[in-house]
Amino acid sequence: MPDDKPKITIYDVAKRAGVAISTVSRVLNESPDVSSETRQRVHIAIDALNFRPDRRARQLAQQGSPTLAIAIPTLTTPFHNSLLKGIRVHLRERDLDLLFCDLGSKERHLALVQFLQRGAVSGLLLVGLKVTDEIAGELKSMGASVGIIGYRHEDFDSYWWDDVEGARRAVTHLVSMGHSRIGMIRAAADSRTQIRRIDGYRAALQAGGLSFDDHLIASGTTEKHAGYSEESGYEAMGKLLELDEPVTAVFCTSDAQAMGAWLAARERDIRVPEDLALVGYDDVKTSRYVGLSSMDQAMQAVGEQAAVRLLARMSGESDDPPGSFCYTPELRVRRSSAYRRD
Amino acid sequence: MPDDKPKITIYDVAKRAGVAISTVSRVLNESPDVSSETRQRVHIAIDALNFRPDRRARQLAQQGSPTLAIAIPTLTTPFHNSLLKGIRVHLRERDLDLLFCDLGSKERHLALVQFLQRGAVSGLLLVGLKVTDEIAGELKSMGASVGIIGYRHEDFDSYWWDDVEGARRAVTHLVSMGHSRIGMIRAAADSRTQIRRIDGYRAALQAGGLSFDDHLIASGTTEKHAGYSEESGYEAMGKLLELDEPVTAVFCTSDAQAMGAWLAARERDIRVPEDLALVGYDDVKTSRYVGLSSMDQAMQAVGEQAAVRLLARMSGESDDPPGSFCYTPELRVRRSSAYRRD
DNA sequence: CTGTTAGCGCGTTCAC
DNA sequence: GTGAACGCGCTAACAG
Repeated sequence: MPDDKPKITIYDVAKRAGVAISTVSRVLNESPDVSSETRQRVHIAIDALNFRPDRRARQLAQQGSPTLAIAIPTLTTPFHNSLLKGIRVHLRERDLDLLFCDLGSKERHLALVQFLQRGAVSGLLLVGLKVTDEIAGELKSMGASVGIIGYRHEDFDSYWWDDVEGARRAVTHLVSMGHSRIGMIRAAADSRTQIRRIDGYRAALQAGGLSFDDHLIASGTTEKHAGYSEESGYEAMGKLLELDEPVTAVFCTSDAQAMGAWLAARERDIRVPEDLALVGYDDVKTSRYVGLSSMDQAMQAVGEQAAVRLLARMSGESDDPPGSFCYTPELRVRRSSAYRRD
Repeated sequence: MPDDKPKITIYDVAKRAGVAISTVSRVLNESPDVSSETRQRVHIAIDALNFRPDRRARQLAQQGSPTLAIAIPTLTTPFHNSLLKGIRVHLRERDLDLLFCDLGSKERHLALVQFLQRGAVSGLLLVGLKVTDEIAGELKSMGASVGIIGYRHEDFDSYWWDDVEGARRAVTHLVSMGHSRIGMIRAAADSRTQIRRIDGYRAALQAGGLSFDDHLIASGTTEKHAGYSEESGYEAMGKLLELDEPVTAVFCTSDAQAMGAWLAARERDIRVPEDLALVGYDDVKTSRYVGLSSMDQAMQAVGEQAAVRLLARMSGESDDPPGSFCYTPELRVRRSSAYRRD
């Protein structure tokens, strides 16, 4: 089934057009040093033979291999969609290829190393991976330009979020509303992100003169979306509402959790936001609760920025020292009816 | 910043290990025809020089290029995540690369052709793209194996969903519950999928002796997620509830729409499912309504199956005639409390 | 077992 | 303006 087609090359085109391969090459690369007449002939031959230059041979020949790779863990959050979207825009303009590096859910470091060992990529976008010294070394040893998303590292361009500050802003808002029993719904896993959000939560409480209480932090048990799912929020909220002294406000570490929490509250005839203040994270969908600004949009912007910078480095246009770009989630308070625009 | 590092090749390794390049190549390809002693030396040299074989040169030399590409439109539905997840599993096992082909939101056909023109990919997974004769021709003209997801085509392996039947099952259920005013929430765009779901809706109504009424079909105006968003469902439900004779049951073409519809109903103090029966599509999250089985899970399964078949074709292991694989959404009725497992 | 050599498909100096 | 020859980094027959 495969390889029954005698791959056509520039030689075939050259022969058919009655020129040399170099001429064909020039036409392909839009060199001005070709008479428009010959150019015509070549184009005709190309169309007739349905010739397509081989991307690999091409990249091999022209030293600067414009191959960009993106490494993403299997843990697929919805944000990756937006991220990809942002990146792809700039790739299309430059006829660049995007190679996918699959970091499994476990043993990601190993997977990455294996991928890198498989050969030259001139640019790499690392998403949501802790960059250990080992990884950093490997990264530098290959000649590629690197961009890191969702983690901070001195030696590479990195794009990250100030989760401490984001959480602090959210909880501070709840404090300023006069709440004194402020709970938090977290994901079960102890990710850096998670810990930082807890730090922000704690900081805001203390700044407001409230004491930090472990019992007010709850999480669900489902592993879907790494604990950031609606189900998880629902389950966690149930726990917070069964406390002797129930919470009156809750900071959730994802928008989906907030949705689940809202459901759990409604099932108990607790009204949101009248009886219960809810703050979501990542996205602001409705007026059901106060939310932190859309990470979704932010991700797309990050993708674009990262792509642009990486491309500049790859092409040698830029030689800036590694930059650190931080996005701090903004607090957005909605009081209008559901889905109404600002 | 780039190219200050004199790319090390097998020649360097060979020299350092005191062997010929072919020997290095053999070690790289795990050929048994190498004495373990030389193998050692080569490995040491490789490590010392931190040598990485160039994937492109490699692919160029070995005729069969193990490069798989996936073409996905920018229109990012959440399902693509699951799809990718399913595909990636099998790629990792075989050390295969996944190339991204970015089909913009518009002019996708052109984008695809341009991508294919850029050179050899031995396998292509086409997602959510209408395969015109032009495309089909282009696809065949290149030697690659092809898999089509979300569209049906005679000449290629295709994986699709029976949306007519899915919708029919959903609405039939509502009919059997005794409802006579059954509305439908659709996406605004006239996609094939959308039309089929409407067909199923209509078929079920007629089979139940109910008349089809245009006014009972509503959609939102937001373009987010191509009209399948929560916002869209919310907006559409508002319209259905403002009818002179409001609906008592609604079939939604996405789970998110159903969620939005549910919110709209609750805002008007209409209880679900007591006063209003709601059927979602694609995913079954909660007991808020009856739902059709998870497309999310299905997508992952489809991804796996498509990958396996494609890989078999690529490697020449399989030469089956093109297959057509259909997934029919199942109706799942949930009566238990939110998030309880079956 | 290991070294030599000829390509893979294309870009790129050079002479013509 | 155009053509021949060499090289990119590696694999795959061949010899030895």
